[in-house]
Amino acid sequence: MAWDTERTKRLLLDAATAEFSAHGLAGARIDRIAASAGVNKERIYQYFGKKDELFATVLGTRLRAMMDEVPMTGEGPEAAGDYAGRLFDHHLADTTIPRLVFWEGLERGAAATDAARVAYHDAKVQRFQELLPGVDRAMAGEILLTIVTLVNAWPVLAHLDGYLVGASAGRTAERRAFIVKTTVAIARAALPGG
Amino acid sequence: MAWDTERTKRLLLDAATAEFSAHGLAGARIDRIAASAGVNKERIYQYFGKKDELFATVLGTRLRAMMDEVPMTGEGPEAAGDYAGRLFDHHLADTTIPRLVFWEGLERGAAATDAARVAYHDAKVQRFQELLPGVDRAMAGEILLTIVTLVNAWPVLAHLDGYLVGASAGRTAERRAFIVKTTVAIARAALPGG
DNA sequence: TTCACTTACAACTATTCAGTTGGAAACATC
DNA sequence: GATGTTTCCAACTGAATAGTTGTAAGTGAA
Repeated sequence: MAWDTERTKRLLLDAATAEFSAHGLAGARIDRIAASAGVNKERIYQYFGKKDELFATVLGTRLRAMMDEVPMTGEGPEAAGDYAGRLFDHHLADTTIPRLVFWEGLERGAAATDAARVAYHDAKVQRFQELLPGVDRAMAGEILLTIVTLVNAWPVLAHLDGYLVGASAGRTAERRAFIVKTTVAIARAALPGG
Repeated sequence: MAWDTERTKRLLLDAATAEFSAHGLAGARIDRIAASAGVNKERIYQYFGKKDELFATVLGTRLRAMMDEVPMTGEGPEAAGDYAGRLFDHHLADTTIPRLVFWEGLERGAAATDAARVAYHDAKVQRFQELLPGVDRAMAGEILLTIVTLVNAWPVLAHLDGYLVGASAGRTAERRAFIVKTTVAIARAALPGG
């Protein structure tokens, strides 16, 4: 039998991503990750180190992967709204990132200042600022944080939505439209002379 | 020695609140709750049942308490903004509720349809609707969800804020002002003829 | 005082879980 | 094909950890 180290690593990382997304750091089970990947758990310790190191690897890998999946295009408030909508769609189709982001906030608190992470978010804010000419960096970050908060929280707070608005056909599309509309309004108000 | 059942229950509930807020359901330790309360852990099972039942009790108790602590007063978009601001202040001073709400969303998913809980949120939406005459229930819920999302996510996603906007003196006040302003704008736009 | 009930705790059980070890099979290189 | 290295797993270890039990002591009512 031929060894395929990369495949083994990928299997483990994928399984770990699913496990951490579902249960967080404390709730995740190393045995479950290994079983789900069909690989002996000893491999995890060889390739990724301890549990929390694996968690950090998972989060970093995922965020870096998302970088290109939802690009910012166009210009003006409508472009900002369009970006919010596409981000909403992405996080709805795959709730991994929203869940990991909130797990991180809750379990790890102020995340370690990872250089790659800082650069990633910085580039994102800069690009967003280009979307809204005349808006300063702080306000661009403020608006972006608002968008990110709303679209990431949606899959996580589905139960609250059920309580406050109630389940209905097309509820998701409704929420999406509201977030897009709100984003456009916020962006417009932030523009010079808005 | 005279038994003081209520005091014992309160000690346990307070300790459990702190523990669950800090570590969530999976991360919380029954032994730690008992030790922190200075009470034998067997009492927990007698008074509150299993771990997840205790969690539900903690969350319900806290939410009900908050109802009175941050009342909705006045009328119109400014009143909505004022409510958002006071909610922000409350959750900033005590991050218990934001954390518990997100723990619930992540760990328990769609929460059990607790009758008291349904009634609580229903009353909240109804009261909010009175704040904005002419706005229907669905839109009132939509706006309320947006407010609740933004003010609850703030203490949990502090690390993201650091990445996107950056730490600075008065950053918190800045974010608060932005959320209040946004809330007023959203509420105004939702009013008939807005 | 007696009896039924409640409060409380120390000690226990049975299980789960992160992390390790020893060794076997596959591979690479000379 | 001999030698050293890498991949892999079954089985193990030791530490928690949720939940229980046995018992003693306090309470209240007859």
